[in-house]
Amino acid sequence: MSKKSAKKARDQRPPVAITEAEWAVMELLWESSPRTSQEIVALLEKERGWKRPTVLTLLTRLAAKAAVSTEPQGNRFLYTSAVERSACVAEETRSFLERMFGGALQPLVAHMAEHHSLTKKDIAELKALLDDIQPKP
Amino acid sequence: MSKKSAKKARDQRPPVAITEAEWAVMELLWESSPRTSQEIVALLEKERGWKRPTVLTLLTRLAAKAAVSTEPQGNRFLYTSAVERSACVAEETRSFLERMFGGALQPLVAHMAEHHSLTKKDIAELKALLDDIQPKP
DNA sequence: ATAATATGTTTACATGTGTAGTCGTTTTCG
DNA sequence: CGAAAACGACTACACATGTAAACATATTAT
Repeated sequence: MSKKSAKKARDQRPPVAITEAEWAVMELLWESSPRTSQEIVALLEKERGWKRPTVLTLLTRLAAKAAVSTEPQGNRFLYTSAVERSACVAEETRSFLERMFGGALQPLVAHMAEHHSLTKKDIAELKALLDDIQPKP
Repeated sequence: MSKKSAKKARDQRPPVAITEAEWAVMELLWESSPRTSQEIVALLEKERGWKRPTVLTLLTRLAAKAAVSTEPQGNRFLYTSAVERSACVAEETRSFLERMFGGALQPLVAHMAEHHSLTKKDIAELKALLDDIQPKP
């Protein structure tokens, strides 16, 4: 269950491309929004060693591509993710499968199987997973 | 957990990163090697509209990163793919799964299921596929 | 021998991306 | 009030990537 109704056009706008570095910022905003630049800077300085201007640049670029929205809060800004993580993951997945496997999942699984990238456990888990899926009606 | 024997070191050297444009060149060489630049230029001019220097630049860059090998043939070169397609696909796949899904396949399948990206037929095919796989011993 | 042709090399340039220094303000603390 | 701190904007720069013009040289056809 997901779209259909939603007259409010809650759809994410055209697939936003998030770069590697930007992804780190988005993860924080997906984890919790809104946040101040201060928080984000502090966290990324710790986990990636980035300087404040670096993080601010990323935030600016993300805002420019409307992946995050900014809201004035006094003299500063509150940053909020404006695209859903799952939508971004979906887009990355789509383009990856397209480029590598003609868009389908089966060839990827087949490839991994041939490369012995799947353990017996992986296979069992995948089967279980597939058994629980409700195909789109 | 995987290398072991293989004294012949048939391993592809450190994962070569093939860019989008370069991929088009590699596909041709994987399809058939060796080839002359002339052939490659002709084909890519047709299917991508690229000018000769563009294709030559790509060949040069690929040679620089040892993804293709060149062999003098008279005054010109014969170009041959020097990395296996499946190895490149494997690397792309690995890095993609890493970045998006923590390296595992299950979360990807789960994601696609949630996004209704899998039809009943897809699911059936995947199950069939998994049934035929021999897990790595 | 000359002119035309084919080849590879050099150089070039715009855009994207990762990273960060510096600036100009504003806010806050002493 | 004046100095320090916080904040966002602007500027910068190197490297990657897509794309190609120019160039030098070798080869071939006339």
